[in-house]
Amino acid sequence: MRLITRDTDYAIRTLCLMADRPKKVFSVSELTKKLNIPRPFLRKILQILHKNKILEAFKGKGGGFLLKKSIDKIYLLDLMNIFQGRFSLNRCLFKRKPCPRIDTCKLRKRIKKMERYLLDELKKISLGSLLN
Amino acid sequence: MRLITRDTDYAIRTLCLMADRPKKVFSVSELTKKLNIPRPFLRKILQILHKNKILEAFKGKGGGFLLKKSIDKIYLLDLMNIFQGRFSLNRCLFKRKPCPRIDTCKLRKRIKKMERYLLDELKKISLGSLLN
DNA sequence: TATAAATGATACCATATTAGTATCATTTTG
DNA sequence: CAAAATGATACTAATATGGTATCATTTATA
Repeated sequence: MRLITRDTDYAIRTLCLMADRPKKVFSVSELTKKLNIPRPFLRKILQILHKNKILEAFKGKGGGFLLKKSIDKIYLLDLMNIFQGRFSLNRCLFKRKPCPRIDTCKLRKRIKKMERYLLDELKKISLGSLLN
Repeated sequence: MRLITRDTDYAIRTLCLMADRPKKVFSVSELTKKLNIPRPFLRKILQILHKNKILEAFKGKGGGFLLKKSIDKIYLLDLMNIFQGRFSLNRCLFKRKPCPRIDTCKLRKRIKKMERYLLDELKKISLGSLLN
């Protein structure tokens, strides 16, 4: 099972790198070189981060992306929500009819409990806290 | 994110139903009717449960499957391991080179911690405990 | 002993998700 | 006006999941 998908992972790395020089405008070209992430994929990711107000974007020659939000206020869960959709451990498995014999609620409750734990943990993890 | 896939889910339901009459030999035909699971898919699942010694199988006319293991000794994690592979939250994301700036271990450690929690919880959930 | 009803084994197909590409439009600087 | 950047968006590829199909083998029983 994958907690974090590739795009989320790339986003983390990129933001951490940008946090190194918080006032600098980075072009995709520069980032793709430093991070070794396929250029058009990274571009898409950056555009999404821009739409979600984590980055500022500057068009035109000499343009690029600038960290808008403090890295200490960006949480892993935010990025997961952006790239992976709202976090949940069920994802429609129990929208279908439950097994006639199982007290579905029992399994569901237990899964919900785990979900709550994970959410709490994920909320706590800021990107800032991942840096040295 | 999906903690439990369809085949695991079907296996749970099937085993719970079979636990109702622990000495009875169930044919695929009967189970598929009662559970509303696509017949060939259920068949595959039952064969896998047989290979994993959770069910006994009887070939030939009048044959079918019999619960071999006590439902109280079958754990959710067992089924997940059988149908979904060894449980892990990483799944090779960190086999690739880590981001130069992130202290990967920090993120990894946190994920490992969550993984351990989930494993502990999943180990505790026996199918028996899901029944009324 | 032939037949029907069952599982064993295994290869195949369909769908959904994830990962990544391509392209054209627009903006900005020089 | 040209070059270098992002915006928007549609497309393709790879992988994982969900499900089928088929032929071989076994067994009960008429």
